[in-house]
Amino acid sequence: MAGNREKIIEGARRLMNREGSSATGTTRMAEALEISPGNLYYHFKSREEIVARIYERLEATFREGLVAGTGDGITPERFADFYIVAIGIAWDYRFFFASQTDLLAADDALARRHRELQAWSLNALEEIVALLEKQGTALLPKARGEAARLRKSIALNTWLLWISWISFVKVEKAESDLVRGDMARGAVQMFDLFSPWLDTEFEKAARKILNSELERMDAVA
Amino acid sequence: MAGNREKIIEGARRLMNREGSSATGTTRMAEALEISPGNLYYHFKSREEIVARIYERLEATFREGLVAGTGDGITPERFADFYIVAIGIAWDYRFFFASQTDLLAADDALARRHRELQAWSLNALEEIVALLEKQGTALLPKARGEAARLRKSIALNTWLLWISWISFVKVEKAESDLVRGDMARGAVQMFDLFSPWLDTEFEKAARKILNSELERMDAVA
DNA sequence: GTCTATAAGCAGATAGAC
DNA sequence: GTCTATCTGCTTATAGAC
Repeated sequence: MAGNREKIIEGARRLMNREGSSATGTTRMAEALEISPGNLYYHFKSREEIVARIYERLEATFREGLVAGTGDGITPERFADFYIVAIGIAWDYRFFFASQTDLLAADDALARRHRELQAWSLNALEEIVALLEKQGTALLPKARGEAARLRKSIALNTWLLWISWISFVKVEKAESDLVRGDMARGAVQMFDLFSPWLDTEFEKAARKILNSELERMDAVA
Repeated sequence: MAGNREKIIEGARRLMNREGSSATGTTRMAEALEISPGNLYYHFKSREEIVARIYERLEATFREGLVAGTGDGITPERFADFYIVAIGIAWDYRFFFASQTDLLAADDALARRHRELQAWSLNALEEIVALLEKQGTALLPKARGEAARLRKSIALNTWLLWISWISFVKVEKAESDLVRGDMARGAVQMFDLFSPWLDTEFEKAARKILNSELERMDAVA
């Protein structure tokens, strides 16, 4: 009853992560999954649709990770978790970040969808900064308009680091294979972007949690 | 005597910028240049080679722009010029930044080459920061090891912003066409990354020059 | 629900005429 | 130096058997 649908989505994601989106045709997917190309097209009307279904998971995980559990204010644990979630997604869907432009150019609906996610995310990140200010754990310069400008800048830079980290590491490690641990520096780099404005105690606590989480992840993967 | 060689390199760059690398096959190149596919293969042994020749220009322009004219110290003019050069390249070779990973995955020699450029560039950027410190126009926190860490961080963030800006703007402007003016915000975003550590007078002067240069560029293009 | 077989199209690249 | 014509190999996707 379940059929191969789930297996295909998950297998395609894995394969594209390993070999890159453009190197992963429907034939190779079917081959790697040990099913026939025909079977693949029974479950999905096109390759595009497979990518779209994978993207939906990326999007859902990301939105959830950015929104959940900030109602009672942001603890150092919660703050560190933002970065953990972010780099987890960048790793789990690295094929997408590596081929963003081509994937979006090939599918208008996907492009619109990602455009909305980007806009939404920049807002959400700004709100997180604002929330940290409100609860006194972040202090931005109060000069006229400066705080608002800086909030936007932190949000945008965090986003840009997030989307580019995979490309950067792939260049750096051209010959050897990427491992999950390569993401850790990216998380720290994103964290560092914000840390100058954080309350010292809060910053210390959050960094400690982030570092131990990253080590834990590395040990598992 | 000159033949079509130059015309092909320049035409391929233009076409790939407009339609994206993966959408620009050798057939389409020949068509757009109004020459035959055969002629194209007389001048270049493969599509890869065309891309490699284009990349060489990107690389040369970039290295030159990052190194030239710092012997007598860095003036606000020279400092602003770094960003002008950087975004000029990001614009002129935007096809490369948009499809980096796929292009490098398809050509090992190119991947190695770009890997060296990335490493070299991070060093060069660090040196620029150090130079600004030495001449007293940048002030980084002196706490043990902090300055070195921050120099590296500024260099890396600047690089990451540079390589990701095009992807970001392409998502934002999904339906309409990109224009050169879309790059201006990227330059400012990169500049902002460094500005908190700059001497106030120097920062003001450099920002003013940067802004007027960006306006000038926009008016021309 | 899964298979085999294959169509249709486009890519990169080459041979050989002019 | 440039052309026409063409080959090979790949891709996405479909038709129809089981």
